Amino acid sequence: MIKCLNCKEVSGIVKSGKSNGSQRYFCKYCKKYFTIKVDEQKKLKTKEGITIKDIAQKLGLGISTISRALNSSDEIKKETKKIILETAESMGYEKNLTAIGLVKQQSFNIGIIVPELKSDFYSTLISGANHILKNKGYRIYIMQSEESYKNEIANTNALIASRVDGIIASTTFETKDFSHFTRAIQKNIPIVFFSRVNNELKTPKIAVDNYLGACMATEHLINKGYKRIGYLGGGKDFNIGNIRYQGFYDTLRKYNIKFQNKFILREDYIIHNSSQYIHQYLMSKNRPDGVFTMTDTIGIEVLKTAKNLGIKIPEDLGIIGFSDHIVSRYISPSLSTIRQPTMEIGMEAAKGLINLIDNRDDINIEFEYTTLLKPELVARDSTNKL
Amino acid sequence: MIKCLNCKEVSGIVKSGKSNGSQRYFCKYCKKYFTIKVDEQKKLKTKEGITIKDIAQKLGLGISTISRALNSSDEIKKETKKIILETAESMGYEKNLTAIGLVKQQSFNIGIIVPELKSDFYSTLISGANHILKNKGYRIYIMQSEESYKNEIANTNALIASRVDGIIASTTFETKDFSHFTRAIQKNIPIVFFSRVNNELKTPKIAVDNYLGACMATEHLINKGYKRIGYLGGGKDFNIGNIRYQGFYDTLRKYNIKFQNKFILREDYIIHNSSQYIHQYLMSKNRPDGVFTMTDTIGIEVLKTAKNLGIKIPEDLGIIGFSDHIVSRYISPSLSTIRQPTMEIGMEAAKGLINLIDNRDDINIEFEYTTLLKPELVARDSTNKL
DNA sequence: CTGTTAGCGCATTCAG
DNA sequence: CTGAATGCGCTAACAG
Repeated sequence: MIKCLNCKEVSGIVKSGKSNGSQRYFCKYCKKYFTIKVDEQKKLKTKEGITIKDIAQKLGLGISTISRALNSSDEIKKETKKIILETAESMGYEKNLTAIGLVKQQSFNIGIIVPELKSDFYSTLISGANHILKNKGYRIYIMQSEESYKNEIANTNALIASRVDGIIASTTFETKDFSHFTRAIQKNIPIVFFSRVNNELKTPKIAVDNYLGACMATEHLINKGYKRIGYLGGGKDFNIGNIRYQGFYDTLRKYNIKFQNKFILREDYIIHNSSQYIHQYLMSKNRPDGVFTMTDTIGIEVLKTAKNLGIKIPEDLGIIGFSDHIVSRYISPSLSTIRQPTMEIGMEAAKGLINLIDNRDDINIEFEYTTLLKPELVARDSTNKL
Repeated sequence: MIKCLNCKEVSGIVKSGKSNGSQRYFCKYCKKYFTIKVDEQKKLKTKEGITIKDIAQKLGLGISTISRALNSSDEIKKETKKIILETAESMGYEKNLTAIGLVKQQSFNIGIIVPELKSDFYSTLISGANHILKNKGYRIYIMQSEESYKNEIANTNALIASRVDGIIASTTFETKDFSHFTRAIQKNIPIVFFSRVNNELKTPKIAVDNYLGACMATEHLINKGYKRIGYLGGGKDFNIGNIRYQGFYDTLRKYNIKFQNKFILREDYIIHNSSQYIHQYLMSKNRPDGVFTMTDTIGIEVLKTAKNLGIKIPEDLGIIGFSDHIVSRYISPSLSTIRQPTMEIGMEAAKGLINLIDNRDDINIEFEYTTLLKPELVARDSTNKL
């Protein structure tokens, strides 16, 4: 590789025209030009792997026969196929997805958009999807929206430009307009939503049963003896939040627990810069003795703030979140939560997407469904009152 | 899309031959066949976006002129170029990387192999690399080895088969044989190692200055007044571990602290199933009053075990790790650690790889270097003795 | 069953 | 400066 002859730097070198028989380079670091003779650069173009043509020549067959053998259609003699497969193997043949993609108008790439990578939750979701997709010959582009609507649009556009065969996505909390996804669908790129789903688009959606999970969480607080129960979550534009809130609300009713509006905080700012608001919430004279938070992240924030204020957990305040964030089990006291069947959600989403891709052309069959998977209660110290 | 006519299932439907004018399907769930008329499946083949041919036709030019304009070579009239670029824009042209890839024998895909995704550390590393790579038009396949040597090999092979243009990798703690990477290099796929580097392969390596970091960690323990200082880490085959241990050892010497062999635990099992060994280590009559652990993960394990044994942290035992794991700041007491300039490492690795790719053919210029970036001490409660 | 041919969308000689 | 022709590796009609 090229090192700058002056400062030895390697990563800021750019080609800068040719002079007779030599290649000129420019180093961005020391701002100097230098020259290397072209004839010293014996090109070694490693052979790009062998092709079906090579196999055909070796066996004295036509390339289409090789193609057929490799794609195991039934229109080929068994013996011929066997021979071809064996020699292909022995020659170390590997199919060129780029070439196949050009012919088939496919890229064999799937895009996955998640809010973040660093959580157990999303990385497991991806693992689940990957497990199914790789077996079907698809590769994955992972994109992070970082909970930003703008990034989500950019990611989606990048995936469209890359001509992915399909998209699996969890939207950000900010996403209220879905036209970027519509654009993908119009380009015949199918989409499946997982975990954070919506009612806007007619696509498959795979998620945990958020309603049931919220009911379980609320019920858990009630069972543990908490009486003045509150809820903290994002604003009312967010579908998942609404569903979880509904489960919370209905469960309170079911158990004849007094519903108090002042214990409810449903605002978008709770998701991002919540600390001052949570502080305020917990400082009020008449505060709840137990809260269900829309997410573990919010729950962790509440837990930290409460600790700072000297509020005893779980005695004076019980907290239960949703999603089992990686930090929840390590924080002190550990945070109770609702765990989702993450791996399964990922796998189901991938299966749904593959089905969409395989039947891309069967247009006049309507296609929209939602799969809800069962959540699981994880009781930890933050609600361990009794 | 296709729904089973019997059970309404959608994700287990496979095509099963054609009968005259109809497509037969088989549902894996209810094990039944059903048929849908082909002529009801008006194929809608959304036009795969417009091509340079379309632009050429519209403008009455040759396709090669369009190609030139798009690739901004200098062999084209400025005005022509301007017109072409504008109409391309207005027509919504997007270049087809699959086709370009076939011609140029490139995939515009880069593979990144990391031990895990769910940590702050690796996801930030990836973000850094992504930032550089996307600006250069590359997309990324992310692979997780999950700290398994076997997976690492499988990942590498998958990337080779996918004909990526380059690989950025952090090896597992188990990796002692690097022949899978050698295979990639032989296929002319350049590799850059980041974070967990090795001395086996002649490639660029980007990492934090592990020696310096270990010195800083050890020095911190000494400054905090710990006297009987120990080390826990993986076995002696692992390069990073050796370097960190060396820093630890040298610092002890430098400060004339008594080095005690019984305080040292350098075994591979510490990385995976360490709990019983750590338990044993902490139970010994004469145990250290301060430890530097090779990673935060080990440090967290020590911290948990010590707490269970009733050992007071930081009074009776100080602990400092390495890497600033996401959990470290949340665990109680919070874990002191050495933070790495993660984003930068990722960016440098990407720059190095791009340089390798761009100069792939300049073979007789040797290319091997190591870039070491400065670490940062993060003092938290687990060493806050004074 | 098998071989021949024609592209998929684009970059790149080679002639103007 | 610009256009026509070639081919990257492979699949899919189309003929045998």
